[in-house]
Amino acid sequence: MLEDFQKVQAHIVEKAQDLFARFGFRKTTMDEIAQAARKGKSSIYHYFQNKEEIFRAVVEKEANELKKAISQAVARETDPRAQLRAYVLTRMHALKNLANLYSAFRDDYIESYGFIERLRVGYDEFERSVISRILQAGVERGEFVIEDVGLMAYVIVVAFKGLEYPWAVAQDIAKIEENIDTLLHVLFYGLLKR
Amino acid sequence: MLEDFQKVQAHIVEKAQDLFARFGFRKTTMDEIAQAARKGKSSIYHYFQNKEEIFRAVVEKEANELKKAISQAVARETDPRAQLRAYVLTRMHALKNLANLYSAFRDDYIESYGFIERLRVGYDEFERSVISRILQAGVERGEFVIEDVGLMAYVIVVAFKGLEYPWAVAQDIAKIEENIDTLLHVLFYGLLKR
DNA sequence: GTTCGAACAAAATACCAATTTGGTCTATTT
DNA sequence: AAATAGACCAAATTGGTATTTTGTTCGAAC
Repeated sequence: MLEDFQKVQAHIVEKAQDLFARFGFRKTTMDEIAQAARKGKSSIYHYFQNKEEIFRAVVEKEANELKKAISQAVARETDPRAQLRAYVLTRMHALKNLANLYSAFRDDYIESYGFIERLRVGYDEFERSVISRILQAGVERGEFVIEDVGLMAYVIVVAFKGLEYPWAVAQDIAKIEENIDTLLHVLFYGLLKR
Repeated sequence: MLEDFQKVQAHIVEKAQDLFARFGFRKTTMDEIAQAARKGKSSIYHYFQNKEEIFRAVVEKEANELKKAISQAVARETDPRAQLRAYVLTRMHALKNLANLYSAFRDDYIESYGFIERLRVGYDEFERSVISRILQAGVERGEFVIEDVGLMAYVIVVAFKGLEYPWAVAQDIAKIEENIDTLLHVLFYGLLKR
């Protein structure tokens, strides 16, 4: 029964997700994954081709969860400014809980897996399209003034992505949100007197 | 003669700077430094206490060069907007030529040296004070509207610092400057219609 | 279709001898 | 006195080897 096959796969992915998050990709052994999933080690190979494919499934799962969280948070707002804020905050909060995705995008060793680059490119495109849509909506509502929406979206994505690491290690959530709001304020209003 | 002592020190630092930049701190040996400086290895210890102190001198030299370059570029402008632009561009160009400072701030191994953290803290303060002064001047000229100059300076420094790495590996200078100008534009004017 | 256990090659780890490196010290030279 | 050279040393690194672990395969069993 095909459904059962996918259920077992999902179960293995779930267990592997915890282990990878805790020990990292390299330090987690197939034996540990098998035991956590209550299977024999070689049974795992019935469901996944190799260790890398399991990691791929885990990372794709997390990427989809992040995309979903962002899409839902943005859809919950109608004002483009509130949408931008929702994007930044949701992204920041969610990434803290998606350890494997975060490490996949930062770890030089894991980066050597070809699918990570493809995943990253796809994910970057997703973010740019989210921001582009928000910016475009702002322009159409006559609220934003932007010459090149695509370029602006790219720059904003890069700028916020660049802040991930300082925020990832920071402990003070209130301080981070204060920084975010300061940055969003200058993003909306600029420095120049109106 | 004290002046000669410092001249030899400076000469050693100069040679070490090239070697460290080329081979990295760990891979560069004291023998190589001595040979490049045309001294015996043990003579080097007459001028510097150990390898770390040489590296410290190299990194401090580079930090001072960067500070000088930024200060001069900013002083060459009077308009706060032009000053901000000068800061960003100068910083970006200069860092590419200061390999040791760049690696000192990024390399986990080197980071374990206590003086690097002190140097970084001192350098961060320098940058924040440069930006604060520029912002404050803009406020006093009635051009900028900022509630908390210190906080804004902090956020701007962090935001631009976060973009270092993508720019450090990028090849296309024109593209980078386009991104910088787009970001500066939104920094000055904001997204909202005026 | 699913699982298990044995087997295997590659990778990782542990161990050890040899070499290199950073640093010290004394005697010599300038 | 300042600067240098060379011998020396402990710690670190390197390279080689033996051992163990790991990811994977395969055929048999359920």
